[in-house]
Amino acid sequence: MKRTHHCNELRSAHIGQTVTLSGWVHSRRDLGGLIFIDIRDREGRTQTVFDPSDLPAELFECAAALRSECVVSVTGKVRQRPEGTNNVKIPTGEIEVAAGALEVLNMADVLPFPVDDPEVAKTVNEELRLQYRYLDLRRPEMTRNLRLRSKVATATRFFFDEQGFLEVETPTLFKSTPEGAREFLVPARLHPGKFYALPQSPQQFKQILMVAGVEKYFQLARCYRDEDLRADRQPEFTQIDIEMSFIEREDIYALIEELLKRVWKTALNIDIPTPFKRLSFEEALNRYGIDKPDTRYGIELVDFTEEFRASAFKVFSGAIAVGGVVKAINAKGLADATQGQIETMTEYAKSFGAKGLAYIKVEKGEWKSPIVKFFSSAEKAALTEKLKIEEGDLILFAADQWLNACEILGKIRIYCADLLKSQGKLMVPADRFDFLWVVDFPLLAYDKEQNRWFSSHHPFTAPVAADIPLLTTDPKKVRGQHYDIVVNGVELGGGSIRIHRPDVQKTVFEDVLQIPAEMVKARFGYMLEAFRFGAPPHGGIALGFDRLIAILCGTSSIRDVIAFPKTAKGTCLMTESPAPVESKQLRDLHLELRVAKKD
RNA sequence: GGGGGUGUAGCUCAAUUGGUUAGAGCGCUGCCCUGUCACGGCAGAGGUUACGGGUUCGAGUCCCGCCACUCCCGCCA
Repeated sequence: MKRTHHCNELRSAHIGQTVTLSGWVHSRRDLGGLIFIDIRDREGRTQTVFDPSDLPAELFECAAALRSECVVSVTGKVRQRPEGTNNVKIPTGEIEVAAGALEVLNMADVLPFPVDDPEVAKTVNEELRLQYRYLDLRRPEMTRNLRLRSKVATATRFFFDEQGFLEVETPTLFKSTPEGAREFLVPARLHPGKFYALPQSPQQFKQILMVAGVEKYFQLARCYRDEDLRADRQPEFTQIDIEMSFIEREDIYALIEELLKRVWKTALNIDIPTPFKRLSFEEALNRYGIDKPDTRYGIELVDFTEEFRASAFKVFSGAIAVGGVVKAINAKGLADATQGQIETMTEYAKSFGAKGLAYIKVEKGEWKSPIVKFFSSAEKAALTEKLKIEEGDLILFAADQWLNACEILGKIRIYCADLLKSQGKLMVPADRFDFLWVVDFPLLAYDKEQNRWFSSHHPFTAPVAADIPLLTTDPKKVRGQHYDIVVNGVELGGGSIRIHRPDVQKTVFEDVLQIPAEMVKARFGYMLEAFRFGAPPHGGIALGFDRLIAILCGTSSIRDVIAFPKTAKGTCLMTESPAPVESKQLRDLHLELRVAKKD
């Protein structure tokens, strides 16, 4: 070993020992006759001192020539710092190493951006950080994220091992099942014209593992989706994938609550209370306008459909007359919103399909609004009572079909909350975590363009048993045994009890989803066949591991918790992937390109 | 595919209404400095204002195009 201790290890107890530290030159303070060099490694940093009075001249010269991020090994004696020169900011601040020998393991060029100053480093352009990711990852903040990720992965594996689960690896060379997300395809050299597909999740394999009698399966599984990226979506990502046999929904809730309890304790030393709250899909939409509500603040949606059914304000009564609803939120303390901010909100609402955004500002005891003149005194009284209107409030309305009205106001609710937070009028403690289960999702949703039903989760989700007869008669009413786990407005994961009877699965594929029988056979035939040979009732869930770590690290972008993430356009700035290939490679794969060459 | 934001020195940012030689801090280079830890002092180098057009006597600034990064919508069974 080129070191005897790491750089966060030496304390006054080590005084007098001869030690060797290895690491990077974190900072260098050359006082002319005396040089201080802080050596940094993964664990921390330690001050070394080069004193010309007890060093050969060439060694001192060598120390003077060092620059930031050179890699060195320093050997010397640990000693107490002189009175009054301790550094209370670092754990090794009581001692220093009086250098007796210096080995320069590698020099470093001048860096494209500083890694030693956290204040500057966190404002550095992400483009540059991604291009020089290895430098970015040297920053203690990033090292901490990697460390926490590893720790949580280990805790997860321990937990599932204790609970009797087997970690089973499933193929990443799978076949295309174009029902869901767009897939990455892999040409099969040995089978001209055929392709593998990278799995968007191990869904089918984990269900087959249940048929195989594994009973309790988990995997930290890499998944791939060729869709557009977001701050919380990467083309390749990791999920904690789980499947169990002979269980019901309650068993999954209890298991995941225990897992998250363990994870929060391990990562943050926080005890989270269980069981988690539960909210039906309908209630989530009604109260928060979204199926993954952030319940750390109020601003809940309130329904005024009955109050405005016969209103003189035709925008509201008209919407209700065609089967719609009127809903409102009270953004407390936002009456001082500028006309520009109201305009921004209106444009925002319109971008989600709203026709407009009615509002009332409550200022100086007056309701300032272009629409309030149409309201009867009874309507005003109802608003005041149900929205608890006070001085300084901003009331915002949506009138539309139920789902639209809820979703528009749900987006505006989040916008208002962000605005209030930025103004310091709404405080959300960083260590608050609101977990909840969202349940009772509709099994199916209707695609107007394609004129057919599609699975709101996936086609393997079991209907609530009592609703099975409705599958062919009234699909809209069928509830699915699906559940989502949500924390602070982030969808952390979702799962379901699966269909385990081949006849029900066949009905869903062919009669409900209208997939032709021969296509079902080609895509899912092996699954239906497997289910004929004794499939246990089973169900599972998958948690987004990257999102989980991002929440624990307090960052909104999963790029911060992935060592080598892709940009929003799916490229890697460090390796410059994706990249063109040689024509021989294409020939081997029986492929011919038809794109115009672009450079 | 669509909408918003950003792009000026190695980094972070300025630059009045379109007007002199595009500035500052940090970093970098040289010199000085024996108790610093954001070391300090003196001096210096460093710019195709992302890129390509256009308008103008004159463009970092206005217009058109284009590229990259980013946020959002669509998309993510």
